[in-house]
Amino acid sequence: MSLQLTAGAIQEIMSGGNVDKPILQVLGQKKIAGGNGADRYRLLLSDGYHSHSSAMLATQLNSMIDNNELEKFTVIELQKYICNTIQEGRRVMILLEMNVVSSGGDVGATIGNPVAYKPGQPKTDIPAQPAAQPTGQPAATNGASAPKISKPNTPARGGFYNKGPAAAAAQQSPAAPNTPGGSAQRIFPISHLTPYQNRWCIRARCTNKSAIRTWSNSRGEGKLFSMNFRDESKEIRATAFKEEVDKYHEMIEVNKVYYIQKGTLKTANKQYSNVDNDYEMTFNRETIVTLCEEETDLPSVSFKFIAINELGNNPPDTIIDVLGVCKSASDMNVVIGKTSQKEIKKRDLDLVDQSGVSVRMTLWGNDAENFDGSATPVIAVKGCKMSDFGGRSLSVLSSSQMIINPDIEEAHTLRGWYDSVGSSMDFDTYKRDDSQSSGGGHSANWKNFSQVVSENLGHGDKADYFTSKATVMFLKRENCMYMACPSESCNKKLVDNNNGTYRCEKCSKEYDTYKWCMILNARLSDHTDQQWATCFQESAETLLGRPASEIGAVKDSGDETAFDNLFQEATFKQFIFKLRTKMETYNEESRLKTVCVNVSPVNHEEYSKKLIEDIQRLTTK
DNA sequence: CCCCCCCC
Repeated sequence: MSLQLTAGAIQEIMSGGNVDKPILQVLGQKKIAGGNGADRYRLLLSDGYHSHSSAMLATQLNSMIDNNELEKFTVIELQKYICNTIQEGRRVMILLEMNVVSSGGDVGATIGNPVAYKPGQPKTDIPAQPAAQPTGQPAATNGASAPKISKPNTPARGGFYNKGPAAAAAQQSPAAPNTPGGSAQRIFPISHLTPYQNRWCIRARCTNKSAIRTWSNSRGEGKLFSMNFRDESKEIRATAFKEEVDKYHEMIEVNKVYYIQKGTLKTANKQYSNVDNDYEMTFNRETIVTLCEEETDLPSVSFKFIAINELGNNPPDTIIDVLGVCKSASDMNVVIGKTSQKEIKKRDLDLVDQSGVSVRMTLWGNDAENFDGSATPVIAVKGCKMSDFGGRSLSVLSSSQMIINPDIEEAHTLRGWYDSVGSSMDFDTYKRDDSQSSGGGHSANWKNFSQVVSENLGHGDKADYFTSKATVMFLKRENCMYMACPSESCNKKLVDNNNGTYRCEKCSKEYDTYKWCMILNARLSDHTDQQWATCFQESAETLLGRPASEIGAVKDSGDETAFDNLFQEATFKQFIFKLRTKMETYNEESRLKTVCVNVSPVNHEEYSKKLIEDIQRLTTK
């Protein structure tokens, strides 16, 4: 039998291209002192035309060295590899999976006349290499069998490698003309991923994987699951839909490390996760995920625990991490969903920590069914939803990761505290926040302007009302006044007949007088953010400190300086604003519209009382 | 392309 090396493969790979399953010859190996006890091997490879010494054997293939499978002259078929660019554009191949085509002893000689490949050298046209004749036992052993005979003696890793980077990318390269060469890319830190380029390969640990969930809405239906991946630089959330669910849900396991290429990146919606990344990834049909079996120092699951007494200082309807002892758990019970009318299993846990506060956390479905709280376990939840029901309460989502008795330092500390002290303590509980929800619609619902944004006020079905203390920064005086119908309750804008009379379309009447009305846009500011608000008549009059008629009279006088001064004098004053905010859509364009419902001067005594209450609430919880 | 996570 004859052995044909993939001539030109080394040049192609080293210049950033991709070659699917090249046949190469091992011409040498060198052991490199490994950092953490793991030996690393560097192979001298040849394609018969070029040789290349910067090929690192993935450590999971070290057994091939130990078993003398990669002796000099061995011919291999390289199934999976990646190509990392290190400084000054130098590329290093990492050999992830290979088959021995013919053993070194069987081949017994260098095939072709390989010369050392020099990076950056101009590409040469490489003639097909003449086949070499193995010098070992000729037909007897090799002749009858297919070239890919010898299976490396490595741990089973079957399904994970069914479509590694090289193979998959090779199939794609014709369809991806903008990414010539496909997969031979260096490892990117997750922090460098952006939607603006697609040629990257990350190596990251899966730190969370959700269950499969189905959806059905007006835009269609399907199934999906989401994952988190983490490397030294950052974490990123990734979602797989439909076919990619079938492809990856079983394959991807929490805590394992993967090479990932060619995901779609888009801006993350922070509302739905607490992963610290502006982007998130969607797996598409070109995405390539390959298990990395090498030892890595990649960080594993990390939490940003919020102490239970601090939950109240964080905005509701956000995703957070929490750690607590399950002091008690209800039996599982079944409720009927309001909209779905389906039975839903739920179980409420009482979670406590060293802060001396307890909070209710609800488990749903299988989580509720399978939970056993009899041993008062420590529970860590990454990505649970916090709402303001009952002050604060938590809900474990299907995308949350709940770990019972996690092996992390905080959990051990908490366990020790609970067993010695906590188990006999009384805990404070969150209570319905009266400033937000009691009373007949005159409740304050104090928010600062950054909370208006972070809590997504105005994005729900109903308008949100909130109260803020703020300073008037700017009043837009252009078009802030209009001539309105003089009748008592009608504020309709009049049509000027230009003959000294005015018509009200609403009252179907002509008038020879009008009254001035105001719609005044104001830019407000507090210590956290700015907020535009529309102020109608009474609010505008309060801000400007005079009746609209008086302002209109100045306008009528034609004294523009005097008119400007009225607005100038009104800026930089503080008021208590009651505001209403709602997303409104005109011509398919949505924008948040915030209207001033009421303005009042700051009553400093009352406002101080509120501040004192805030402080007390913060310090006693 | 989801982003619902239900109940009190």
